[in-house]
Amino acid sequence: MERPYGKVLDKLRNAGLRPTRQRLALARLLFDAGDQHVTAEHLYALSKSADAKVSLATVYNTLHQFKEAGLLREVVVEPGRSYFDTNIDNHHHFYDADTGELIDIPSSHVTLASLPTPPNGKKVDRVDVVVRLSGSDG
Amino acid sequence: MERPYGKVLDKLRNAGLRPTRQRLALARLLFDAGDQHVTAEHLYALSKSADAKVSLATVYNTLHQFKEAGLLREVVVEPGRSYFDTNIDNHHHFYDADTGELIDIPSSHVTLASLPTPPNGKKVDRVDVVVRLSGSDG
DNA sequence: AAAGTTATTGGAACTGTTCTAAATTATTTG
DNA sequence: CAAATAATTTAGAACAGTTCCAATAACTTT
Repeated sequence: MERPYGKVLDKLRNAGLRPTRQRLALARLLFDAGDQHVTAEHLYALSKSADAKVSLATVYNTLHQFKEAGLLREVVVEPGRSYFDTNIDNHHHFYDADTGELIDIPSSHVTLASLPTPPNGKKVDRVDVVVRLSGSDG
Repeated sequence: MERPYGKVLDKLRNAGLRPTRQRLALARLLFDAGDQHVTAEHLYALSKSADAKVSLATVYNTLHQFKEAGLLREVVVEPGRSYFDTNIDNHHHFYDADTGELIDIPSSHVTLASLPTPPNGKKVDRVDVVVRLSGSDG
């Protein structure tokens, strides 16, 4: 690869985020590996394996900045842990509580009709469908 | 009211839970007030207001036991906080992140067709739909 | 009412996350 | 391109919500 940072560099620039060493490293880990769901601790571990010197605080900061910038989506399926999803298209999730694994469901695979109208002065921001799985025996 | 504990007493008995003072008090707070969504801290505060001497640890234990027994449903919409829902019918939720408020949506108001088949040896345990709200301006 | 079992409790411990203030790095300006 | 300015990073402390623990108390059975 000629410009290993090219793609993510543009991503950061477009998002108005300074392309610092840490952000570039994290962005590469996040976006150069196909759709994935990571927790902060997981990404922190990934960055260690990749010898990118990034502190845990920066991992948290960066995840939130990326989320603010629309580069990531936060998925909450379990108390006490947040997943960040590099797939920002409109879609849904299988969640396997046994393994903690999240699996994307393309939005086209879920037909959702006739939502009720939201209360008073509120508008619908997003609809999250989580299909919870269990072992076929349990 | 002649037998103020009658209803919840049966509930606990049917669930195979000993009707202790604490469980009765919490059950009354939970089930004698219509459908509601409470956090552990919220229920703890409620029990204080009601002069029921119940420790925070017991509130947590009890919420989980009630959930295990199928008397409550846990709803996760926000990292770091669990809601417990006294409505155990199949239904969904509006979630207003600004206020932290959860509002039930009867399952009949959400038409959900054509779910994808779950992976390998897994079966669908439950489908949760969360409609996230924001102020009509934002 | 004694024995056996189950529940409750305060407080310590733990997990995931956020905060803070100092040090570093990127950008802008002269 | 060096100095000034602004934004970012960092280690570690602090925090919130929750779970764990071992001692005490309360139920249930005999």
